[in-house]
Amino acid sequence: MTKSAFGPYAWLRGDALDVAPQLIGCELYHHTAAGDVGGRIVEVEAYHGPADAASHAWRGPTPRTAPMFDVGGVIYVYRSYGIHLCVNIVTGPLSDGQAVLIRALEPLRGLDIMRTRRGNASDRLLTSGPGRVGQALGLTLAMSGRSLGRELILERPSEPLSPQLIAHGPRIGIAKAVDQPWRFWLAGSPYVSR
DNA sequence: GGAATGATGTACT
DNA sequence: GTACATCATTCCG
Repeated sequence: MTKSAFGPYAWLRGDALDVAPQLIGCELYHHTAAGDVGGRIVEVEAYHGPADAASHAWRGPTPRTAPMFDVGGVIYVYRSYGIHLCVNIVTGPLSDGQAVLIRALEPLRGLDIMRTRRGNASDRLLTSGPGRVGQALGLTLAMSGRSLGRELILERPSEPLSPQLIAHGPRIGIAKAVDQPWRFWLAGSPYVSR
């Protein structure tokens, strides 16, 4: 009985570059009375604090990005291009603005709900991209700043994924720091974006 | 107060 | 491959 005083999400309190690959294979759900909606994380991107020019945390905390400077295990939701909602998991051990963007899931639970929200898109396109994930899970801006374990839950696989299954490369959709190989995905998964 | 700017997705040529 | 929807946030004056 050596349960951490920080709860089941204490392992998130590390460097985003270290935590990001460990999130591949975990399952993320929006937990509702109607059931869980979500699936297995197959693609993420690390955002590495104020030193990362592509990060929302680059210029320090603002009202929007304050959750990024909270402790690991907190959720950061933002609106992208005025249309989409995207979800990050804050990871920093130092509350220094580190987070991991969830870019794609493999749909596992609540498929019917996700299909309805996504306009009956094919399973392949349900959650293949950060905006699609946000729409399928029914994210809201109100979730930003809250901790995992309530409406959003994260489940770790019983067995860690073999490192050989985790690929990495440059991030997508950003203008700065594009050279950093801080995107991680499950090799061969058809649900990875692009 | 006003203007520029996206960690995107979809439709169309 | 290119066009464009759409709005919260941020920065500047």
